[in-house]
Amino acid sequence: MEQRRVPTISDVARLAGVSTGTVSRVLNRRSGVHPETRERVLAVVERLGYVPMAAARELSGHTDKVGVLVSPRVWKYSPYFILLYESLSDSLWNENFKLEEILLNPAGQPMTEAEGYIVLGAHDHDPRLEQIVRQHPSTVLVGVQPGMFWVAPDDPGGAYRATEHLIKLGHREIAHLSAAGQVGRERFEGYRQALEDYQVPYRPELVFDGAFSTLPAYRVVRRAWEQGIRFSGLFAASDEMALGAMAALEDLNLRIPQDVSVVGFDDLPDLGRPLTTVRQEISEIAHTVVRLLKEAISRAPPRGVRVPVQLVVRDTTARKR
Amino acid sequence: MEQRRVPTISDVARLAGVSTGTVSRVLNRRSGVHPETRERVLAVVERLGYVPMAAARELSGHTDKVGVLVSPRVWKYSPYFILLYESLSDSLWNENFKLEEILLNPAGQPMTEAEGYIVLGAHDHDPRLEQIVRQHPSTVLVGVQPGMFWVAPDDPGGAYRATEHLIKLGHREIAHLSAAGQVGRERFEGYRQALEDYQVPYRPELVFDGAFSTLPAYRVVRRAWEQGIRFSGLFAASDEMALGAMAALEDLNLRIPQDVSVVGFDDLPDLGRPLTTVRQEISEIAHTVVRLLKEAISRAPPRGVRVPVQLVVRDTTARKR
DNA sequence: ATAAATTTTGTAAGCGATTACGAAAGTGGT
DNA sequence: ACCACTTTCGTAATCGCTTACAAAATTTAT
Repeated sequence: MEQRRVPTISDVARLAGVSTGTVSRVLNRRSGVHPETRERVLAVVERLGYVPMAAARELSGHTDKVGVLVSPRVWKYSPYFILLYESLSDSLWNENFKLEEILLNPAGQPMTEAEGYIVLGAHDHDPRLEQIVRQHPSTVLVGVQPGMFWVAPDDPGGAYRATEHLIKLGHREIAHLSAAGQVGRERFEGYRQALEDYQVPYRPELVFDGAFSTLPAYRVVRRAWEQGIRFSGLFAASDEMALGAMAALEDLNLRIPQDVSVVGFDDLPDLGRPLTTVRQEISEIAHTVVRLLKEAISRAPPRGVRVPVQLVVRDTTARKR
Repeated sequence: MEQRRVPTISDVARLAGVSTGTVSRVLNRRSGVHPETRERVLAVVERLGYVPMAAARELSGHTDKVGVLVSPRVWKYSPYFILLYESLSDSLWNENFKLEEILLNPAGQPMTEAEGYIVLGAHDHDPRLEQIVRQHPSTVLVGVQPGMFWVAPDDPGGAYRATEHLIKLGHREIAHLSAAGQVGRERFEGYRQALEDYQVPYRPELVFDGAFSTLPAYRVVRRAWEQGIRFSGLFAASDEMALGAMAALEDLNLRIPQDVSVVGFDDLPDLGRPLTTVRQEISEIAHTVVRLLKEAISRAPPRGVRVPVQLVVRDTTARKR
């Protein structure tokens, strides 16, 4: 097991025939380096596979850490956040940031200084979270949060298009699986708006609380149906709830999409069934977050961005018969 | 917003009237420091709230990072891992380790060097995981893994006692919610063994696969009952499955514990119901992991430890009527 | 061609810890 | 007292990188 020495900045400097200062300037994209030298240095960097040592950089007053704050509860809410986290990890890496995860657990490690922060699941009103946000202007939240930097999918728009899709397939009794919180509310609004625009009567008894998870969705749907509540289309505000609903319908000997059409939201992978759903381009959300983070670090005025969303029609919706 | 300078090792040295070398020796628990000086230094450290800067330590060739490897899938399997992770975070911190989380995602950040590694959800046969384990002798797995350092709860014992509890309450038709994998198998074995020891006949049709999650547990239990399969006791190999099962029984108009007694496993907090269950002392598991990690780092021969587990009787079990 | 202004590069001083080395202080035996 | 050990502690080099400053090279103006 040979142990080759990891190349340092001086190795690069020596091989490129320049000083360490110059190499550093190239690496940090500072101005005042002759294009030719820059090329030469980058070539050596490439050849050696040189990666600057984070500890040394930090010690000499250069941070590129960004903290990702996430409350433990958010993790278990949905696979969605896990995917987002992974995607964020990649995007940050591409932009030469180093991700540092920070769980908002009670007695955890104290916060290390970072250049910026990203907060997942901003709807949580964790006091620690609020404090961090107050102290650090360069913070980007995922979720709508006026007056700050935030990024959110186009929840109302997606919900609107999901509902519209069902309406255009001829459905008029369209149930909705909703849930508490910001996101749930916005998706509900999209649903409501679509009904209104297409003059389909809104019926409150067709809106259920599925708590963003499978079992509650299953139970509420099954119970409703058993109580005689009928619908030929169902728009669930998350894929997981759609999964629960479909299980319920299946257990009621209903066929999807022949008897009931189902639309989800998120487009999670590995769902085990080609679900018609509203696709969130998670990588684009992550990318946008990082873009805003850079703005935030450079002290630009805060703004929010809605990331577009897209209806993906698959096998769980059909024209009403 | 005043910005006080963070104290450095020289501040401590100056105030304690010693040299930086001595402070460093105290902090790293090296021998050759007079007890009195040690006290004096520690007092100053306390007073200033001094925390050594990780980057500087690392630069001067001292790592105390330990990587916690966890595949994203593990996270969503169960809140159990989230709790374990948090507890691990605390234990490591107490032992002056710095936790560095590493998600085993496809294109993630390359592994930074760490002193040791902890692997959560060892039953996963992730190739990347195996490679890491091979390269790093100082790795502790959570889960049984002969030939290595591992820590696991006493799954068979806990399952045994859970089943025994039901038997002693007079139940003889005891269903079991199991699941695939190492853990599921061990808990099943405990169940089986208890039946055998107490001469309660084992009936395969009373063993269901609940996939360690609520909805599958709900469906399999409900369907079984509707098909006429009867039992007065149920031992679920996880609290989450117990939750699903109880929801099913409730929807079948059965009362717990009057009609069916239910025992879970894990003792998760905030379950919304005082469930009789097998309590895993998660903090003790975490603590044990860190202890073994230190052994591993000092190149001791690998060994495994079973952490004891304890039956907690609450409101979901009662004597058979 | 020369001076001045500008661009590019090198030099070296930190950043905050660790640790090898040797000096100082303490111990004990004679 | 004096010498030989030990124990305890201070000094200073070192880790890899950034950056202020100065020096060198190049361009522009006269």
